Amino acid sequence: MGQEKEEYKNKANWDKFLPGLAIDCVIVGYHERELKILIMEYENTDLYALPGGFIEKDEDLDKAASKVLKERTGLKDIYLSQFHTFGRHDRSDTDAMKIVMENNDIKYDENHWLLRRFVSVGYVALVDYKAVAPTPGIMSSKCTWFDLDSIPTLIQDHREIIDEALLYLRNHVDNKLLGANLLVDTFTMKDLQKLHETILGEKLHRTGFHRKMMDSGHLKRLGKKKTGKAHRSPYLYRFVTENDMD
Amino acid sequence: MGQEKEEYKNKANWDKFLPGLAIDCVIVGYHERELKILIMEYENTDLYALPGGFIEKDEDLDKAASKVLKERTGLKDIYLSQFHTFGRHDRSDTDAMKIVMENNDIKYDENHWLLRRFVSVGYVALVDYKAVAPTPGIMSSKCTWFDLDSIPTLIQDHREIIDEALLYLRNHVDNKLLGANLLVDTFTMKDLQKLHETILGEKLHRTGFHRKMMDSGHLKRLGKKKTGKAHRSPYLYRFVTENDMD
DNA sequence: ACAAAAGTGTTCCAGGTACACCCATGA
DNA sequence: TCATGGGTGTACCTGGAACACTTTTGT
Repeated sequence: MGQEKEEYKNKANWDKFLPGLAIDCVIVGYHERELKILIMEYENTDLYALPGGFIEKDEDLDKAASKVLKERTGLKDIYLSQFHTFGRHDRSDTDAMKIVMENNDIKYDENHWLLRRFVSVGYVALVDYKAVAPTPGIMSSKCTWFDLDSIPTLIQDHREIIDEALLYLRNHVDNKLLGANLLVDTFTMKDLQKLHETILGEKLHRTGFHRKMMDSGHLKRLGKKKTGKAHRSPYLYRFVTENDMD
Repeated sequence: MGQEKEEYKNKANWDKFLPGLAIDCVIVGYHERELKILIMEYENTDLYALPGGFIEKDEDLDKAASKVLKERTGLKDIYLSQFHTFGRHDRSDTDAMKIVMENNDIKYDENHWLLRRFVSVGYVALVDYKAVAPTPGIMSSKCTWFDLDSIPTLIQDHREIIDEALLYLRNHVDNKLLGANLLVDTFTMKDLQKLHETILGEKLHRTGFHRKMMDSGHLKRLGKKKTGKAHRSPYLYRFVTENDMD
C-alpha cells in the first residue's frame, strides 16, 4: 500500500481516472439488531467519509463500484446497486480535501483536481456484517462500522447520500428477500423482523410477518435454538435459493 | 444560434463544461393514444440521438437537465426526474461524433473531448405533447416526436436509455397522477386508460380503472363530449390539484 | 329497436391485519 | 405452575377483479 500511496502523490497518476467524477458507496451491515454503515476516517485528520473511489478511464462505472466494495470489505458478488447521482454545484469540500492532502504529504496547488467540484455516483450495498473485514484504503487510517444513529459528521454531502440510500432501500428492496445478504447464515424470525422494521422504519405485526415470510418460500426452518431464556426457544431459519430445494 | 455555433467551434468554449459528463433526456409525450419520444437529428447526417447537453462548471446537475428540457420544448416546471447514470466504458460512439463534427465544420483532433468516453446522467420528463414546440439545438437540424414503436436507430446506447426510462416510469410514477402532465387539459376516461396501459404495458379492466381513478380524488368530471359516434358520448375529465377544489 | 360504448352496482376473492389460543422452556 | 415469548388458527376488513346491468347516442 505504501507504493500505492506514492502513486497518489505523483500527479501523473491522477490521469488514469475520469476527472471530476467519483463513486461513493453506502455499505450497509446489520449486527445486534442495529443497522451499521461502513465509514472511513482519513489518516491523521478527524474527517470522516463514505468509502469511495474514482473510475479508471477504461473501466465500467459498475465495475469501479464493485471494486470499492471488494477493497473495503473483501466481498464480491454482493447486492450492489446504483441509486442516485449527486451533482449539486457546491458539493465540493475544499477545506477538508486540503487537510487530507496536507496530512498525507501530497503536494497540490489551488487547481488540484481533488479541490474542484465532483459529481458522485452513489451505490448501496447490503452485506453480511460478520463476513466483512473492513480494510482502510489510501489516505485513510480507519475503516469501521458505525451505528446508524451515531454516525459522525461527514464531509461534503455524505450524510445526505446515506439518507438517500436508505430511502432507496425502503422502496426498492424486495421485501421477500430483504435480509438474504444482511443476515448471518442462520437467524430467528425475530431477528428478521427487527431488520425489516429497521429498514422500513415501522413496526410490523408479529404473526402477519411470520406468515408472509414463510409463504414467500425463501425461508427454510432449521432446528431450534437453545437460548437459555425462560420461554419457548425460537426456531432458526435460513434463506434458500431456487437451486437449493431440500 | 449562429453565434452559439461559432462558440462550439472554438475549442476554448468547451472548457466551460465538466469534461466527460453529459445529460440525456428522455422526453415523453402522448398523442392519439401513442407514446412519443422527442428525438434529435444531427445536422447534415442521418444520426439520431436523445436531446442532451453538458453541465457548466458551476451548474447543478438538475439545473442542467431542466435547461435541456426548457430549450428543446419551451417547458419548465415539469415532472423531470433523474433515473440512472450510464457509465459503461465503451459507450462512446467515436465514428458518429466525427461525422457530426465534420458536417458542422468543427475542427477536431483525435483527442477531442467529444470523441472520448462519456458518462451520462439520464433524466425522464413527462410533457404535454400539444404544449411543446420542439426546437432543435446546436449541431442538430431537427427535433421531432417519434412513436415509441418507430424510433430510428440511435447513436451510442440511447435506445437502452429510453428503455430504462420507460421501466423507471412504470415503477415510479404515481398511478394516481399518471397523465397529469402527459395529457391535454381535458380527456376521456378511455384516453386516460389507454395511456396507463401504454406506460404500464398491460391491459387494465375498464370498470375497475374507472372507479380507482375517480376514488383517487384527482379527477373532476366536466360536461359531456359530443363524439358523433353511434353510442353514448363519454364525459370529459380534468386533473385537479389540492388548491383547485371547485 | 338495435348496436356500441360509457357509467354504476354487486359479488367474489386474496392479502393483510388483529386477536385468540396453544406450545415450549426455565425459574 | 407460572410468566414469557414463539408458533398457528381464525375472523374480519379492504381493494381489486370480474361481471351484470343501466344509460346514452346514432343508425
